[in-house]
Amino acid sequence: MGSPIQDLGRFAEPALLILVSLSEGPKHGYAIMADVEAGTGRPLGPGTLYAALARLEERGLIEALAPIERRRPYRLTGIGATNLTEQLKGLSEFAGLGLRRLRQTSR
Amino acid sequence: MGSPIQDLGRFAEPALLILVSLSEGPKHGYAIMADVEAGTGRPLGPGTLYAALARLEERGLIEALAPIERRRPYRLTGIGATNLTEQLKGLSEFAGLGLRRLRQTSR
DNA sequence: GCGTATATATCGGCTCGCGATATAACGCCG
DNA sequence: CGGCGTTATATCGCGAGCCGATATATACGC
Repeated sequence: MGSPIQDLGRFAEPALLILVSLSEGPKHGYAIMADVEAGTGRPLGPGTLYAALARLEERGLIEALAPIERRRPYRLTGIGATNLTEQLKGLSEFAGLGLRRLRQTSR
Repeated sequence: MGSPIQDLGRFAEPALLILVSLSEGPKHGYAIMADVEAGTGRPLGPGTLYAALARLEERGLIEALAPIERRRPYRLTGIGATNLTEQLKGLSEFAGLGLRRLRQTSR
């Protein structure tokens, strides 16, 4: 994914990690697991992963593609992509706000 | 806080909302509640709020100040500020990555 | 054939979110 | 001064979700 990010507590929703991983293109569960762990340093166990995938599919944010061999790939739906975009815009804005405040307060 | 952000599901940790609210300066619970709701559009009920405050204090990310009247204000600790800074940097990076991917995939 | 990596599925406990409810003090208008 | 809306904190209980552990099975290299 990107450059590894330090883990300090539990401040990032698994569902969001999965959606961003899928924003790169369709992937199956195991690949998402590896991708997220490589990118964020946060291990995403199968319990968390497959439960979250089921929920995301149920809610129409992702959809299953035809299985290839043992792999069950998923991709973002239109709704999922739109939703994710809004979320990330908000998150980015929010993070920027926090960082500005932290800089200001410490000075 | 900032300009309101749309709610689409549940993609933002209450603890993070609280910490960012406190990054502006010390605040008591009710003020945090109002601040977060005004800034993000996400209502933060007392159940969520006070439980999260207790956890954050227990973990040393925030500390209680002397009560003023009925108000029990909190502020970020040094550890809390450092931690929050790292989280927000990571989050910002992460959001940027996702947005770049979304732009690329849709084109 | 044996170990390791790939791949998915499921269960159980524990944390946490969150709405509802309770309590009480304060400010203000009539 | 009596009542009402706002400010302010506390607590309970249900349900959702996380997450480690465990199970199962295939593929590949040695």
